[in-house]
Amino acid sequence: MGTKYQGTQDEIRALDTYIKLQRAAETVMNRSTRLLSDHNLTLSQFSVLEALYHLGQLSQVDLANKLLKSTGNMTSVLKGMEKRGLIQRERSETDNRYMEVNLTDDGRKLIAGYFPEHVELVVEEMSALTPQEQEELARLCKKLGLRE
Amino acid sequence: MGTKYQGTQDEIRALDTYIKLQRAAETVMNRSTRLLSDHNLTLSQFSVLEALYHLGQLSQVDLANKLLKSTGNMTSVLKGMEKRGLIQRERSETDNRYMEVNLTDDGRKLIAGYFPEHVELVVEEMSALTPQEQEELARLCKKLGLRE
DNA sequence: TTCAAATAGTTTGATATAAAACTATTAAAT
DNA sequence: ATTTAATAGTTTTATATCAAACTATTTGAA
Repeated sequence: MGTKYQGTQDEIRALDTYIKLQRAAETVMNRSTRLLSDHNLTLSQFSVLEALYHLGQLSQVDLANKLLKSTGNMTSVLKGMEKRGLIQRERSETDNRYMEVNLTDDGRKLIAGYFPEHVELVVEEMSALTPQEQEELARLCKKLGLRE
Repeated sequence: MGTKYQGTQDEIRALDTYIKLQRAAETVMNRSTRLLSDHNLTLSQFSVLEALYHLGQLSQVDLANKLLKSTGNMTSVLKGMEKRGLIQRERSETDNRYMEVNLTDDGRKLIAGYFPEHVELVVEEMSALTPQEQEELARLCKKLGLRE
């Protein structure tokens, strides 16, 4: 106590916005993924399934970049998913460094069944904002993320 | 392919905003915490230090709620921090269920030294937006998170 | 062409994290 | 007052995650 940080107005505003951004993202994420376990899916697994579902075949490095994770993490997550039969991996024929990752039929069926439920939860969360507010939020987030 | 999700306008807007929110929060978080390892701090440890620094003594449950983590996780993180001498824990005298968590002198020194650097990084990240945009983003995030 | 640099992926070791089962303590209800 | 609920914390088990060191492969430059 007594040691509280004395910030300028710029600093106070930035910190306040930063905290609310992180908090909102985390809260909305927690709420919108609360039913994943009903499908025996972790968030990481869902993210991989969704990426492959919408983008088609990807390499492990593609997935790591897309999901902002390390390649070591992808190796680990994909190993579990392959064991469970949700995805399959094979070496690229044109460049032996690459592993091509694809959905299996089971994986595709799982994500196709779950995705509408996911959308419903996201819509429910976002309904706290008007359509115009949602668009403004999207614009501000995009501007923030693009920053160089 | 050909299996792409066909959404209504409401769904498409909500999903787009949701994705940009998550992406922006994650990107800004990754950028603003990139120097933590220079101080031998993990993100969890920093969050605990910061909470205690600004709020004073807290119980483990208080910390878990504040940081949106499980109590089991707090036990684990605090155990490491206590071992390293950044915090100390003792049973409450009025209610034996509670563990009261406090910064040690070392812990206080560490967070007091790092916090200004943290602020600087956050200000740098947020400078992608004008002050007015930051305030609008904060407002929208608050409204989103409050949602019941 | 050959060797150095870059790239893709794996492994290891450490921390983080949640869920669930558990112990201990306190509060509440009858 | 006694039993039941709720609460705080720990432990266990499983997955996630990164950084760093590593192997294998490809690219690029001298």
